[in-house]
Formats: sequence, C-alpha cells, structure tokens
Amino acid sequence: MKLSTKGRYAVTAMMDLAIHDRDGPVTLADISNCQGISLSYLEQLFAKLRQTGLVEGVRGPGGGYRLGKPANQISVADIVVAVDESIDSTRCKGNLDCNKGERCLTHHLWNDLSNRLYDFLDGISLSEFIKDPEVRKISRRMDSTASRIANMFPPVSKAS
Amino acid sequence: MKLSTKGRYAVTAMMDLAIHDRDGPVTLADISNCQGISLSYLEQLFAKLRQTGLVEGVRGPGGGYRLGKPANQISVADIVVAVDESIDSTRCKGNLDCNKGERCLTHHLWNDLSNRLYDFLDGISLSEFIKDPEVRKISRRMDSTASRIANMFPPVSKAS
DNA sequence: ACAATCCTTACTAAATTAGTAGGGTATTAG
DNA sequence: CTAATACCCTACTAATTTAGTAAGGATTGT
Repeated sequence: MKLSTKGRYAVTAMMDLAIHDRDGPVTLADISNCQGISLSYLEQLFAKLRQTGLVEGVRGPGGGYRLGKPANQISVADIVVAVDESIDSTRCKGNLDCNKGERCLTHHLWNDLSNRLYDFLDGISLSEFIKDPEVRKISRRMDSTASRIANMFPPVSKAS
Repeated sequence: MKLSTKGRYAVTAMMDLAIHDRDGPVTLADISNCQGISLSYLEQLFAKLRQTGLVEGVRGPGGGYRLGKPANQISVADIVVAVDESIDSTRCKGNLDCNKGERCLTHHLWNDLSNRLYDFLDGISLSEFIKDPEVRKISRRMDSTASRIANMFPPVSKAS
C-alpha cells in the first residue's frame, strides 16, 4: 500500500466521474482543467484505470470517461492499487536473515498494518462521498446548469 | 497524508524500538542491518523523529535510541507525518477557478478522505502491535535467550 | 468528411527517494 | 585521560518516481 500524489489525482478524478455519472461521460480535458495537471499525465493514469475496469472510455464527440462499475462497487483502495503500484514490503527476504531471524517480526507487523490500511480504504466506496450533504448541494446546482447540455448529448447506451 | 517507503522505514523502525524498549536503547546500526538500508539514511529519518519528540537519543557506548513517549501515546499517524511531509492537496487554489468553482468539490472530498485516513492511522498506537499474540511469542523467546547476554553487554547482542 | 475524443508510444525534465562520504560532538567504560 | 562508541550534521551522488511533452493513431457523432 502506497499513497502519493498519483493516487490522489486518480481518486479525485474518480470522484469527479462519480459525481457526474448521470450527465454522461467526463472528458479528460475537463479534469485536466480542474486539477491543474496535464492531459497526457491524466491519460497515463486513465490507461491504468481502464485496464483494471474501473473506468470505461467513450470515444467520439461527446465522449469521455465514465465509471466502469457502479460507484458503490468501487473502493478507494481499488483506485490506489490500480495506479500506485504497491511498495516492496521486505528487503531482507530469504537471503538476509534479519539479525538471526529475531527482528523480522517488524516486517510482520508492517504487513499487519498495511492490511488494516487496505481494509479501511477498501471499506470506503465512491458512492459514500456523493452522499455527503455539502456535495449534494453543489451537485444539484450543477445539474440545473448542465442538464440542458446533457440533453444534447443524451445518455448513451452501454455499447459493449 | 502521504505514505511511501520512507514512512514504512520509520514505522517499522519505531516498532523495533517499541519491542525492545525494555532492553535499553536500540542502535541505528542494528536497525540498518535489519531493514537493509544505510546508516546515514536512518540517521536522516531519526533526526526528524527526534525533532518531533517521538524518539530520544542516548549517547555514548551502549547508547542508541528509545521511544520519546510511552508506546501507547505514539500513533502510526504521528510517525508518518513526522517523516513524510504531507501532500499539497490543491493546485487550483485562488488563482484558478476550477471550472467556474463547480468542480472544486472534489478537493473538498479528498480532504474529507485524507482526514478519515489520518484519524484511522492516529487510532493505531505502537503499543497495539506489541499486544499482537504472535509478536509476544517471538518477543518472549528473545527475552529469555537474550536477557542474560544483555546483562553482560547491557545494550543488545550483535555477536556473530 | 470532419472534428472531438480516446488511445498509444516514446522521450524529456523535474522532483523525490535512497544512499555515500566525511566530518563533528557527546558520553562513558576502562 | 583516553579511546571507543554512537549520535549529529552537511554536502554530494545515483536511482527512481513524478510530471509533462510530443506526435501520431483509432473511433465515432454530427
């Protein structure tokens, strides 16, 4: 388990997708504009997200990305793992005996913690965040302005 | 909140200190040997740990490091924050309006998550790990075999 | 056809992480 | 006192990761 800016970008981008899920696909250009990172870097991240089925690309005009699964089936851990390849937990594996085997228990402890952290993040789904009252408020305001646009690009059927 | 190998080194090192707290100070050389990282790098980490009062250096022959506070008053979050300076959460602050202010809510959401993560890690203290049954078992075995040696060479045995 | 958008690859620059080197300072056993 | 131990500090380097650039495809709605 590792958590860096890369993971943060991925998680916030996925939040964005979750919030606008009903309004049709979200373009990377929008996210790039919002988060202030380059389009290409986002494309790298989304390549991984797509490979793991977390997002689904929609090509052509009016296209973009949408969630690959329902928001309540996507956990924060899923996202972090998809983009932030995990840490190599032990260095003294096998060849080194770690001070006559006695001290290796700290690695066991770390694994313990790492698992707990994973479980914690795995218990938080994207859908939880949309329930946040403050988000609902803002989101509703958005809907009124965006729904007309959404009518021009109506909900595309799941062509897959 | 950020979590990298640096944080892992610090946390495992602190676990080591917590386990051997009764046996006197733990030397960086021992930890270096255990974790397979250089002494100098450890010294850099421990400089930060010392500055935040998480550890206490004991100089002279037989010296080393010990916990700066009782193990139950040191959380994993404390350690991670001490060595892994936190992520800069927002880029579009102030000058950039984040898509007319609408999309900035993802940053709010990230903060929300980040706080939850912090609280989670803050709720895990070092003393919890020592209670781990498997650790107690190994730790006890160590004590019995090493305590006599430890009495002759008070700090720790590094015989080979 | 055309433009919007995803998709892919290759390369580069900046930042961070990890490690080295070498000097110093405080402590204490003998 | 002296020497050994071990903390403390600064500066440098190498490796890795992060972030960005560039350029070109592929797909699809209008």
